[in-house]
Amino acid sequence: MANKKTRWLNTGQQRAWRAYMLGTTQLMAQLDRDLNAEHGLSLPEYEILVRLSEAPELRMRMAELADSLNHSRSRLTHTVARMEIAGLVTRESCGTDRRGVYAFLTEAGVQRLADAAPVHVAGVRRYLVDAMSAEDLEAVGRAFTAVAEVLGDGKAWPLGEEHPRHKTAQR
Amino acid sequence: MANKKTRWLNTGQQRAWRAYMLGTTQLMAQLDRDLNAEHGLSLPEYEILVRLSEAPELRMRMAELADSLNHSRSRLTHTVARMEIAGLVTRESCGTDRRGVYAFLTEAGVQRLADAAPVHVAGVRRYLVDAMSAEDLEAVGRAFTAVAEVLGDGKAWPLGEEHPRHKTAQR
DNA sequence: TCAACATCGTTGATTCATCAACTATTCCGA
DNA sequence: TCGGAATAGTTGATGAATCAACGATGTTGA
Repeated sequence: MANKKTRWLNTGQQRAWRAYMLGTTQLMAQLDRDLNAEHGLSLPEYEILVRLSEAPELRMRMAELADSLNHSRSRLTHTVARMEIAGLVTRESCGTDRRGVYAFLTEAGVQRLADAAPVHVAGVRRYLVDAMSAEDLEAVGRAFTAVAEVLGDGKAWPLGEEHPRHKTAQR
Repeated sequence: MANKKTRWLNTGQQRAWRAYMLGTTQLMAQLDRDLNAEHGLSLPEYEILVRLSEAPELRMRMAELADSLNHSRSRLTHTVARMEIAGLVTRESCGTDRRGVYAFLTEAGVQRLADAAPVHVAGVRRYLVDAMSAEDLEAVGRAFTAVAEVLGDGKAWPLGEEHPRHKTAQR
């Protein structure tokens, strides 16, 4: 534990960070509420439908899907199980790798997504896109691309450690 | 239900939105993991400690605290209850309004915050502030200030409705 | 070929968040 | 000053996310 002196945030940085934190919390909560109220979908469920709908043959391997959403595999298993009961997806084991499982989008899933998408997009527009200048939106895109890159698959190691070599933990 | 045609996002908007979504998910998860691993605090708990530490007399009314975090009152009650057991805060009923309750930061709470803050700040720096240009960080601040304003403290109305008229803020 | 190891996905227990219902107090208007 | 409405906070039930452990299959290298 090297005793480095902490470099605190300056006022501007602090304000930016807090605004982001607060705005994000509100935004996600609102998008989730809209979707729930009007279509009985949570935001994560909606995201799953979107990913599947964009995949070739409307299907994806569980792990791939989990990674693309940044969800743990366990979480995805649980969520997909619920969605399967709701009839939005089905699972089918994968021929070429017998450990593997495909999640498929069902007809009902396609339909539900089609119904929900306009609501979701309208929200994203109203709360985010239309709330700021085009330049700021671009900057947000750049900014979080950078964040994702720092954290991203670049496997961030825990802050304290010296280096990840045989990290047991998750990615 | 007026049958408005949906205005989809264009490619750039779409990319910005997704980058933001993904980056945010990763960022929050990582900050939470760091805090948990090194100090046994969740991000929401940490935020509570911060708010209290900045309040006059290290205390705040439950509702005020809940609002400042954008948490439901119920959620705050539960969280504070756990933190009270952990010895980080105490509750004491308020003299002037007998419905009211103050949450106090304890000595142990102050200490825990002091221990955890450097880790948290280092994370915010490394993953966010230092990952992007100063201009983009500013833009992010502006952007989410705007988002928070649109959604504002005054309960955003459900998407379907025509207009609360006092739209901008019923603050 | 076989043993070690890695990956895929699931499971059940636990923890945390959400929701609806509730008590107690205060506020407000007739 | 009374009664209804609004506000403060809590509670318990339910649902979702996390965590550790696991079985099963695939991969690698001695």
